[in-house]
Amino acid sequence: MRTRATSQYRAELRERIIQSAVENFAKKGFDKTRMEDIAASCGLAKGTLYLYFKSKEDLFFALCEYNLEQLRNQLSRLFSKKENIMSDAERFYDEYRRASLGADTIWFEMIALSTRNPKLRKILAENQNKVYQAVKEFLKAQIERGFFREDIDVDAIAAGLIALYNGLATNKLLLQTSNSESQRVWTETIRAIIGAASSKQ
Amino acid sequence: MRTRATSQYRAELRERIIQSAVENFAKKGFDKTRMEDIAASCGLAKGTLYLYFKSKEDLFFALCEYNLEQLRNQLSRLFSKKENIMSDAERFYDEYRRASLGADTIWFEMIALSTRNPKLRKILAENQNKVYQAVKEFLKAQIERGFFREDIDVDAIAAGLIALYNGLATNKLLLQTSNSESQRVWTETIRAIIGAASSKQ
Amino acid sequence: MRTRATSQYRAELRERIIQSAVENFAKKGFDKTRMEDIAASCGLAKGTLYLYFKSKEDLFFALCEYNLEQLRNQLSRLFSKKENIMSDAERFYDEYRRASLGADTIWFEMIALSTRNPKLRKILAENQNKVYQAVKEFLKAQIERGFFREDIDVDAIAAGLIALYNGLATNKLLLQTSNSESQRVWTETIRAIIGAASSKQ
Amino acid sequence: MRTRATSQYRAELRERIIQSAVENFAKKGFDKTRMEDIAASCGLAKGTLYLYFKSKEDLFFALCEYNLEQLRNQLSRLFSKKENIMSDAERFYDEYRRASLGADTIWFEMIALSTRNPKLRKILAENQNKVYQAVKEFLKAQIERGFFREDIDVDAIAAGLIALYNGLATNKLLLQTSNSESQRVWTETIRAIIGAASSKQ
DNA sequence: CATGAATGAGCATTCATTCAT
DNA sequence: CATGAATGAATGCTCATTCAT
Repeated sequence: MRTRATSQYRAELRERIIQSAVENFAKKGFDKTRMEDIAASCGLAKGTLYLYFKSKEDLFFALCEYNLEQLRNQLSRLFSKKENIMSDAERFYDEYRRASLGADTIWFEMIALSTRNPKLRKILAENQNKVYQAVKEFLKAQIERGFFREDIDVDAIAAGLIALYNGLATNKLLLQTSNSESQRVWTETIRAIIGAASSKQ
Repeated sequence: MRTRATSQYRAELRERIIQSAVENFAKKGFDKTRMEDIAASCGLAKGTLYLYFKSKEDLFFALCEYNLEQLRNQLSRLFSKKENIMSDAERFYDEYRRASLGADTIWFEMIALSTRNPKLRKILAENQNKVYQAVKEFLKAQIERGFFREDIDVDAIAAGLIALYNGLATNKLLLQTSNSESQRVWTETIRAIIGAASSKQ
Repeated sequence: MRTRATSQYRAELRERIIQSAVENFAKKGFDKTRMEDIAASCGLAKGTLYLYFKSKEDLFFALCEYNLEQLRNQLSRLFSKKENIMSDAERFYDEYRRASLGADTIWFEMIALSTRNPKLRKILAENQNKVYQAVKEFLKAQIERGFFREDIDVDAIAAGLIALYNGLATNKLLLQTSNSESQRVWTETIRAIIGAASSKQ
Repeated sequence: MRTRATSQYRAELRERIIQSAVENFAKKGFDKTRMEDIAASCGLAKGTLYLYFKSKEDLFFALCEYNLEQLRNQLSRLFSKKENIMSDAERFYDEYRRASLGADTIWFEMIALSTRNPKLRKILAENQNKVYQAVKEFLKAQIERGFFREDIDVDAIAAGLIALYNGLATNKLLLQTSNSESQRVWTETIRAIIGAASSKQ
């Protein structure tokens, strides 16, 4: 408590609150989570949250931005690598899982909410677009290096890969597949897509 | 009006209530929608809803089942056809759009809620599994007929196709792509997957 | 409870709530009075109040209007009489007291609040103006009938009488004078004013 | 700045806080004014106020005493003068206005609160009594000097004058009369009262 | 069957006050 | 002396649900 006034301290506490919020929202959803729950989770008093976030909704936005940044980093990191795409893809699932630990619920809630909340929709759209651009750049690079055929529909394939990625989260919940199965789905499907686009044959 | 008590009448009113609920939930989300809103939407009094559904949650379940049945029919219809898969795929987008008109929001809300509600999770999982089985049967049939290679990972590809399908709903919201673009994404990606699995080469 | 839906029933309940609100606001003031207190006072649940008044502030407004109407009736009745003004004045204090039973506190709170609330200010101003006009009409009538001199400043005297009336409420609280004393103050002061204006001398 | 701890410094700061409190209470009322608002108004931190006043209520009391002293001085000054009462009265309105600049709201709030707060009631009552005595002394002096008739009801007239004075504050708000009109009301009414009491006729 | 008045649990938010620095 | 981060009690309002009509 010595460093209370530091901006460093404030930033850390802010992050701690977000972490607690993630845990709670993931467990109970936005509406069923009470500000008091979140406060208790990080050993603070209810009122303290309001020193860091203007409202419950504001906290949720901050949480979204925080989460999205992590996802973005993870995905663009994967696709920016110059190495063999398949070996990367195989390594992908573990990272994928780690980043979204328990946050799947929130992810769907975010999307649902975004259809009614322009502010949130904007954040999500911007985020998704960044990823979209990164994937497209990756595909173009592969073409230039002669690994992919020149006539593939880059935009469509990029969007398709993202859809696959997004869809895996849904599958995970709805088909309740085991982790290893999930990994195989991703690898095999991506292999199919990449294989078809590949110019090696 | 003498026949009001008919079970036919009851069934119809029940459905009308579900329709109103869909509209309202889609517009405002589950929590922000009040029972009174739904009642007003179909010209009934608040209390009347409770003659048809035990609770707000119960109404939401009924709505989910109703929606899922439609989706299931649509998807399994597509994959049960013995004809050329690609021509079907190209026809797919329109049906896809029609079925999910305005209900995308509810779809994500359903998924989010299902992570906390075992009863709903069960309904969703069963539903998704039926579709999964249908897709697998379809793939196996293609192999038997010699259209697909024998060594493809049927389970993974089936799950991948479903992920792609699910992911398209997410893309639609997050990338805000136009309809024609969305259609192309689906067609091209499926073409890539199918093409790779194809034994024609 | 048989007549629940009647508009008569609704009107009566509305009035009962206002009565309870008066008691509570008078005892504890606007801010210290909780909606629950008021509800309990008339044997209702908190939520029921909101079926009759949109908010706590709305209830306060309704209360103000109700109170003002009573005061207005009382005062204008007094000044519209064609008889001897002094005997009326002497009878005045009892009526005055009866109408403001326990509501003095609210009266001051209303005035204080009106300085920050345009809506309330308007109600109060309109009300006071009606009384002002009534008093002026009365004075003019007295002049016409030859009881008052023609050169008196009708506007000023009317405003003065009202100030005296309003000031008595303040005196009552601040000088804590007995009822009989209060009555004498009113009678004597009015006698002085009237006497000075009188043309009989 | 070395002399900060001086009692002189403390007294001045205390007064500055009261001034800020007056401004804030006048603008927003007691309940809607936050300690932080007051602190900000005089460039202090929230916590600092508590070094000078035990609580928000305590601050309000101090403010009342401060205000009352000013009013008392003003009124008793007026009535203690041995000169012509009418010329004084005519001069009165300007002083009256100056003293109550923006503080009318607080005045009514004080009165309303006093009905529930014995401590405040006591302060207000003592204050008003001092004024009452001063006015009575003045009237008696006028009688002794032969300016007023001997049979006037000194107590009642004194209380009446005070009621008139108090009532003017109410009128000012409720009739929203212009300044010049307000002045005329006071002068004319007092002239009527004094005239009636006068023995000159 | 249908109604809608009444209920009351539930929660976000505010702000006076404290106290470690 | 001064600060302002942290506290947590307090309360207005909403809305799912019930039930007398």
